[in-house]
Amino acid sequence: MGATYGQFCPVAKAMELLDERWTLLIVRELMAGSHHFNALRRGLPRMSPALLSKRLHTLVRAGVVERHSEGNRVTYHLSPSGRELEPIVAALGQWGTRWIGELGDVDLDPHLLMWDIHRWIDMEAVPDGRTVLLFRFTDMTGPAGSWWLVINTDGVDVCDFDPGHEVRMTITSELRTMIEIWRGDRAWADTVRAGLLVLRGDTQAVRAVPTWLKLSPFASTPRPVAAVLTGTSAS
Amino acid sequence: MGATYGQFCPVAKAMELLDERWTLLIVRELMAGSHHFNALRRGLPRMSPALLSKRLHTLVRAGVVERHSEGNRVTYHLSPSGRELEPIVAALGQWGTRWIGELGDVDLDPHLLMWDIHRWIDMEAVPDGRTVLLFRFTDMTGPAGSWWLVINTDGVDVCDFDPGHEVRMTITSELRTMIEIWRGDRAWADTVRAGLLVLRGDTQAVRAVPTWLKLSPFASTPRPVAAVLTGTSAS
DNA sequence: CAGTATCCATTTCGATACTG
DNA sequence: CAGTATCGAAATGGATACTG
Repeated sequence: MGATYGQFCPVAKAMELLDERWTLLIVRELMAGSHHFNALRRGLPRMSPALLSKRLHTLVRAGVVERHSEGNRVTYHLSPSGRELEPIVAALGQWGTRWIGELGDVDLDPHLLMWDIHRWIDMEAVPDGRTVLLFRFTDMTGPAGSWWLVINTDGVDVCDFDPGHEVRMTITSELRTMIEIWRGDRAWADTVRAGLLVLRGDTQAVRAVPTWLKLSPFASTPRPVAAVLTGTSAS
Repeated sequence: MGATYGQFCPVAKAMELLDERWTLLIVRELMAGSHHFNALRRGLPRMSPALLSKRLHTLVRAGVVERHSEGNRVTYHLSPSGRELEPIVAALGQWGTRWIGELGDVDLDPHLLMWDIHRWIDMEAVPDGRTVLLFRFTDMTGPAGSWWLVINTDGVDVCDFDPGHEVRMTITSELRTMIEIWRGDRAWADTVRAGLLVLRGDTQAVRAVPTWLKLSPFASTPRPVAAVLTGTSAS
């Protein structure tokens, strides 16, 4: 656990545990449905495995996370006390959405974006059979510029290589633009109208996209009045 | 600001700012009504002035805190975005109250306790004129063992020396016990009944104490069922 | 899959003293 | 009152490689 504050105040006692770097992001990942070590790693790619391991131990010791091993599969879940952090993490996300709008270039990780998008595809709404989407980020070179989402009835896969199936729709934009849409900083329609994002392919799919390609759970957070991006100026 | 997480997730962006050590405790102090540099220091005694200064600058730059200088008096206040952290800090305090019950010996700071108590005295309920309370912590030696609370119509003062006025009531217990009462881990009546705390003095005052000597704002947080301390066993 | 082990550059921060 | 200056010990944690 982190260093002590030398205070009996419950806020201080809570923060001794929770203000350690990465800790609440692990809770966020557990909330989002990652329960295996390597699934957590995918959602926290900049965290070294040693550090993730250490934080998980700390959280288990603190009673916030429960570790179960079934055979040689290990899973992590929030305990009752961990589940009581969910509204706090949600509130932090809403606060961040409202007040920390500017993203640095280092924040624009295409792999994380695809990983997020894939997690929230509405399987009920997607047409039956296989649906393949191709995302092209015009400002990224090499394998980071093209991503395939392969949606089957049994799940969604993310590929950074051509899986060889027919592509139903191609989504082309700068990476930042697509991230801003995902975050709810921009609306689909406005962005398309402004020419910053192009949907090409199956007309049916193009029209239906916003119904089954969901946005971030924080996207609908109301913004402070002065901070609304327009379709054209993204400053 | 803290190191970047390299994530566009608003929780991560929020935590880049907020998970830096001491940061949310400064917000807590501002919420509690400390607005001057040295008042903040009294609520954060283990923080060096250099670090407090640095954190305040960071918070001002992030737009969470506003700094005003009127003449040579400088004040700090929460901005609109900072005020939106209030429910989050409150939730963290409630979470800490419920789930982080054990206090280490380093957490038992008598000066902080007196500072907290003095802040929440209900001036409306206190009898008119001067009221002086003496707290005696049986397990503390030297000046840390005796504290006077001098309540006038114009405010409350904390002294670690005898101010020389007549004492209306003496409160005697171990420091940990008084802190547990303040935090709401124990009830006044139970603790007195168990002989762990003694109130001596003006009968009127003894009876009225709980009405004007308020407990921590988190004291009334409901505890998880299994974690209730009884009057006698404080494990 | 689920982690450990190691290494060291970097950061952090507590203590103390000092200033306009 | 409201900070700045300085310093060194300690911890943090990122990178990388490796293991059962």
